[in-house]
Amino acid sequence: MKNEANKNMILPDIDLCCRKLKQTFANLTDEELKGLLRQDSIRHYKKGELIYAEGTRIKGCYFIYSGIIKIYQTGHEGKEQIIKFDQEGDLFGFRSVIRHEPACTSVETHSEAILCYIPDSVLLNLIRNNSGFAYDMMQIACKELGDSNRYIRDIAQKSVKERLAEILLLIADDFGIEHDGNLKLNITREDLSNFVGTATETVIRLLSDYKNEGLIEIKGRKIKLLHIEKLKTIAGI
Amino acid sequence: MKNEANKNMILPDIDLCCRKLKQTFANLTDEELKGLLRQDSIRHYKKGELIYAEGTRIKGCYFIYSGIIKIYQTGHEGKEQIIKFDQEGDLFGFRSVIRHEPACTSVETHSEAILCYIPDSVLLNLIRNNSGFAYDMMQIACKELGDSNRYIRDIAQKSVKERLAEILLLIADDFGIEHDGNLKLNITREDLSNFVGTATETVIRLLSDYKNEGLIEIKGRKIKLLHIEKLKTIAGI
DNA sequence: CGTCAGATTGATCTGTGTCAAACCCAGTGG
DNA sequence: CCACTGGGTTTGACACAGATCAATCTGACG
Repeated sequence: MKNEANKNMILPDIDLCCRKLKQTFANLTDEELKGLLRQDSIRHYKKGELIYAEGTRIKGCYFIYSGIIKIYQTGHEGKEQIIKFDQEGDLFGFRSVIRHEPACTSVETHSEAILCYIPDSVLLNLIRNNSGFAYDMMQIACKELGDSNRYIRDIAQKSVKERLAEILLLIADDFGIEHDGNLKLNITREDLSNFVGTATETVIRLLSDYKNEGLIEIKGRKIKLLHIEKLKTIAGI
Repeated sequence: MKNEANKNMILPDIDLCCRKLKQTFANLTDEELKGLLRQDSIRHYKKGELIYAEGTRIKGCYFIYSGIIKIYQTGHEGKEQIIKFDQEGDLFGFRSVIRHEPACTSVETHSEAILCYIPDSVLLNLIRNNSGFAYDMMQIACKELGDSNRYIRDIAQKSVKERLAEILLLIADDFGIEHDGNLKLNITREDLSNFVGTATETVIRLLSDYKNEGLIEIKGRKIKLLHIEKLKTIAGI
């Protein structure tokens, strides 16, 4: 934990960021990529920092150089609904920029993170002047759209037990697993319940059910999926 | 009903379609708009016709010249989850085209409708070559993204009673009300429940609750909202 | 050690789903 | 003109998933 923190404290230079950006925006030249970045817009964030809050106006979006961020909405009596986790290589906040609307979600770091800030003018200019970039952005937006639609159906129709299985699989997919088989994403029961859209106690009970059925293994926050196939069946995939 | 049907049977010519398209894509010249359309891609659909089904590959998207269409996903034991209704001036199906993926939703006409088919090559070309169009498309995609996020939070956290109120208000907003005050959108209890994401019987009971509380008036499928403010309070808006 | 956030377990309570039966009404055909 | 049909609607009875509340436990960290 300690040395990881240190590693992240060292901010990458623009060239390094460009290299990562290039993986996300294959259609841009090195020149154009550099146009997106400035050294002083690269910044380190501590774990749990709020990047921006729902309802505020943001004047730019963020590219994740490293770390994991949590995107959520606050509903009903302050309970948060997690929409998704984003990681290295992902871009977030562009929706509000493009729509010229206040943010419809809050974002905070879920781990330490290094983010590159991209001002609205720069983003919008590039969309207007570079059709390849506009195309890449369309891809990103449309991918999110598909994910959202699926999410809506699932949350509306599946039981909590099914959804939890699905989310565990999704986490395994998106963030991978350690050498020892545990999910890489370190997440509290509360966050997990906010992601699934249920009560914390319910998640705990269901995880324990899974454990008893031999589907997963739990040691504290470490979760190992033992029987992917059966989990998929439960999730209805 | 009769003459309305007749009116719709007469297909509009390209110029008429262009005029409607122009309201949706303000950034295109008349030339470019015409490039999107061909007379033989304008077609009339009967009420309840399937445009395309989830999982199939579609080679183009659709612009709604007139009528209302229903976008839904089939989950769990065939129960459908309605994602949204689209109407005159809306574009649908572009997600799959842009992502080069099979459709993630099914679409069918909810009323008689006239749709203009826009082949993938035409759409993609325009995105690549016309930054104004790409910008308009980004706007559309990002608007849908915001709607989806809100929907996810609501469906996950609000009670059915709250959601039903919200959806009634949304329907009033999107489709308007008749002179006599009834919602313009004619919808069965079943569709309404699939939209809210609940059982038909539950919707019926809740509507009847609202009626008893003096919030709405019902005569068969005609629903009149009597007390918008109170409904908003219930919906939590 | 003491503290505190997070995890767990148990005991209720209740909103909704499910099943079954009846009803309403418009359209069809004899 | 009336019986018949079938889709949509309504009502009632009942069961259960999951929320809520309360109490206890755990483990990391100062």
